[in-house]
Amino acid sequence: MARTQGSRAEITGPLIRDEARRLFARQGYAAVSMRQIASAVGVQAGALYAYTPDKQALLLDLLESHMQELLAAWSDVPGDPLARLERFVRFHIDTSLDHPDAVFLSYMELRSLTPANFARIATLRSRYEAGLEAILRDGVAAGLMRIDDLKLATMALIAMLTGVTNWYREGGRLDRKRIGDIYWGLARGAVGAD
Amino acid sequence: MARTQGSRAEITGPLIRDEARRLFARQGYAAVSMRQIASAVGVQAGALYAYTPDKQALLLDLLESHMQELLAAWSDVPGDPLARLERFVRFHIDTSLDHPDAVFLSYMELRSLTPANFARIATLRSRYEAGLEAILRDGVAAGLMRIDDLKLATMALIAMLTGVTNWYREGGRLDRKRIGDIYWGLARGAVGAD
DNA sequence: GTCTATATTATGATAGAC
DNA sequence: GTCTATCATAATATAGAC
Repeated sequence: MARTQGSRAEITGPLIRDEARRLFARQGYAAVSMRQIASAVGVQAGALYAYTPDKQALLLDLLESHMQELLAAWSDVPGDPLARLERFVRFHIDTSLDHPDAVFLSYMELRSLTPANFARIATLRSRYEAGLEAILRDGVAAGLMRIDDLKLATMALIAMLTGVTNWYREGGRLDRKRIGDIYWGLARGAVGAD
Repeated sequence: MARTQGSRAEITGPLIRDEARRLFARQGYAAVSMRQIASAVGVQAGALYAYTPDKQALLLDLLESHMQELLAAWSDVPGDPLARLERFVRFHIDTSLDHPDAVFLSYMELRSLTPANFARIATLRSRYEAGLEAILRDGVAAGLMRIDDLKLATMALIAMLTGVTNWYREGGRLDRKRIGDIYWGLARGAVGAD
């Protein structure tokens, strides 16, 4: 690692984010040192501070940009609540398989944020969860779903779906389409839509 | 904090475990210092080493004893697979509400274990998960459940149920019985038993 | 069993040269 | 933009007194 001079600004910034995301996801924010990130990128530790004011800002940036992308990529559509739920489930699974580290981080490292930063991410997360809750509410109203408690069902579904990041490994037993099918089956049943 | 002399061996040991569990669950293993644990207990940092050889052993002890208690407390019974699943769901929820920090830790801090220690806990966890998987298998064989993939359904259910530790707060909107009812409804539906 | 004191190592972050 | 060098602080763990 660690070249000896030379500027590569265009690629170093993204690389820092990539390696930090990967390391934070594997070892946890607190267990990863700035030197470790720098080494993975191939620069010295001091160089990181040209891109981030401090370690906490780096974590916030990773979580916030992920949540923003998530919210930008997701758009509900009018129509059958069951079709909307299926779209949500497949979207969430696809996102989790495309960006496992980012999803895992956003789920696990909220506690490593300062209170102010936590509040920002929690707001974005609530907005995302509200999207699912709206679908469930409409499903119940239309008589297509049976749900005892909207809030709890929302969190249970999110936890179930996000759990895919705990075991999924590239090139495993199941392909992406199949995983989406299976989770859709579980989710559909959970909301009483069978 | 921090008395100045005096032996209280009978209570210090359990206190260390209690405070370590609480702090590890809130902040994460790597983010908690031995000094912080000592301060919460009311002793100096050096005193901790009369009870644990090092920090890693303290984490291992917490996770291993929790998993052992979990396995000791759970016992499947012969009979209707649906009734067995309901017992499992309520057992898991009750345990998660009784020992939220221990359950949370066992779910989140596996990555903070050394490889050898990780293997020990993973073995215990697999045994617990196998208990659920057996119920699902019998349910499918009896034609009482519809499940696409046994392994995946097992992990999805565990993730969903364990998620209760993410939001549950003592004295909240829902009482324990009600939470168990709601999760049982979700689980029953997820396995196609409606 | 607990304290005080300390050895050793690692950390986040900054300063100044190139 | 990156490096080297370093400051200041905090970490785990140990030694020896009581």
